[in-house]
Amino acid sequence: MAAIQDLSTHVGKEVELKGWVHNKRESKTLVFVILRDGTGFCQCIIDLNNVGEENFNVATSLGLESSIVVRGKVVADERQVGGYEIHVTSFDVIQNCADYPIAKKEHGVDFLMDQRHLWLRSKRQWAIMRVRNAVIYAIHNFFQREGFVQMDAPVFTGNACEGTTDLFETDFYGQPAYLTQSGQLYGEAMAMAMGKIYTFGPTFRAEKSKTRRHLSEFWMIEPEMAFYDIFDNMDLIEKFLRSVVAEVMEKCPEELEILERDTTALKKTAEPFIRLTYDDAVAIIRGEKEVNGKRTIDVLEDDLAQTKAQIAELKSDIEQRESAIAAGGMKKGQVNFNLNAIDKNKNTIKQLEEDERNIPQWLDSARNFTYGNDFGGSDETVLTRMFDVPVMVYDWPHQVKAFYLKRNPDNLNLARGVDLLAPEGYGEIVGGGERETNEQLLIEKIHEHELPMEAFDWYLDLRRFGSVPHAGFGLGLERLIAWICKLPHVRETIPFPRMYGRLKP
RNA sequence: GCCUCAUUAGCUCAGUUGGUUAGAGCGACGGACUGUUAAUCCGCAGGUCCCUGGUUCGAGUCCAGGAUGGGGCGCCA
Repeated sequence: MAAIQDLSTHVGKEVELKGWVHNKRESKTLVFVILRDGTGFCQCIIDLNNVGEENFNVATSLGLESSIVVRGKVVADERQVGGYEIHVTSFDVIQNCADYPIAKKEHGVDFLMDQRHLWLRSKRQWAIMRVRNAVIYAIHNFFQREGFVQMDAPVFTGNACEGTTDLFETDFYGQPAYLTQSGQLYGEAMAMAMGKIYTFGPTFRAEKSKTRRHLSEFWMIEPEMAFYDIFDNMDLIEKFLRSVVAEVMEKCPEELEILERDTTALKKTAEPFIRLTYDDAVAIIRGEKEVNGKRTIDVLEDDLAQTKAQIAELKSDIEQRESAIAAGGMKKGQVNFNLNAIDKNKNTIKQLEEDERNIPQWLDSARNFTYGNDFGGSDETVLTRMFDVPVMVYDWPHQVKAFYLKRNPDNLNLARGVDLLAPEGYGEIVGGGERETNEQLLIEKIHEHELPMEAFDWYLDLRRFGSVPHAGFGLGLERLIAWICKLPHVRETIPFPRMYGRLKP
């Protein structure tokens, strides 16, 4: 049995492939089956003259996603996806199935999410899952190469480590326990034992967020390093992200092509990232400070004008097609083609109209940004819109950041947190910082956040016994994948997303 | 929790100021076609217009409430 991804080593030879009928077309004496076996896609040609009438009729009857075994000769053909096709000499049907729910056309998101267990078989989803795998592998590669020790933080925790977010409550032998929202505090403990560690595990947030970048269950990678300060931390974030993106580009060119990902922005990660203090970032967001001669407000107003122009253009395109169809004399195929184009344009218009509604709000919120606030999603979009490489913002007002972040010794109003914002509107994919080592300040902060002190006694021990400067960060796996693949929503980056309103399948 | 947009055939969508028996394409099914890659042709089947109530001679269309979903805000990775 051969794998589709290895066909190049079998050209001219007879192979056996086992897989599923991904697509099928037929003519009088030929059936074209696009077979997928999990490693790739390959066209198999079943010729009436080679397999006989009885078998040929079976081939004709195959429904989409039927499982089959085919045997035949590998022929190189540049026209084909993957570059090879199989001239079938014989085949067996494992199961011939009918009425596969996902048709060969565009579907809506809701329908596809209901069919997620089947949707994973389609080409785009296949490509995304392969990228996900490559990202995960690249992350491990990087940290293992750099001498980090992987650790698993507990999923059940007795307390909220940041206090502010909603947690999923469970019953742990009669006492309330929460699903973890971060393994970081445990990571700090482990870093004091191992030097450099990273966690890689699921994380849960019960935020009722209905946005393109939120999941209730997602995977987070949290390195923690002893003897690192905020600047060492930023150096590591930059090196880490650069390495992961480069490795994924190297390993998944085919997948990124299926996703029609323009890799320009990914290649840009080879260049130095932008580092801004919160103060500078705020000045840019408000439009008080220019970047390359431009203010955010100009850029956004341009975007808005462009969006409006695009909508107008699409609308006139629809009108033209509609009147062309109404005029008559068009072949049925042409009519279909135009109707499809109209549908597609209408969908694009819907999305653009959302932007049209949102951009003025963003503009407004950017203009009126109050110093001292945390960035909202729109502020991130506005800021990153100004650059084409990732942006790291550090030294935040300590009130808006987590209790465990170290204060800037030169300005106690600032905490040494750092957020990394991905380009192309993807916003925050990394959040981290240097940790507070001053026990007294930590205790004050725990009170300030109204967290239960007794839950943190072990954490405070870390400051009592061999306390050292240390830092770390958390990376949202799904957000990183969404950006690398340039997907509109994180829900496509995880096999079975758990989000507000979605527990099935 | 708030704002906003949507819900019509298996799927994607039309449906005019409220007016007879609600349409198209795709898919499915039946047939035609020697190489296709969602663009060939003929035929056929397919509907609780999200739910409840209201206005009206008459509601897919208007109003109110609700449900579900998309997106945004808040919050975050």
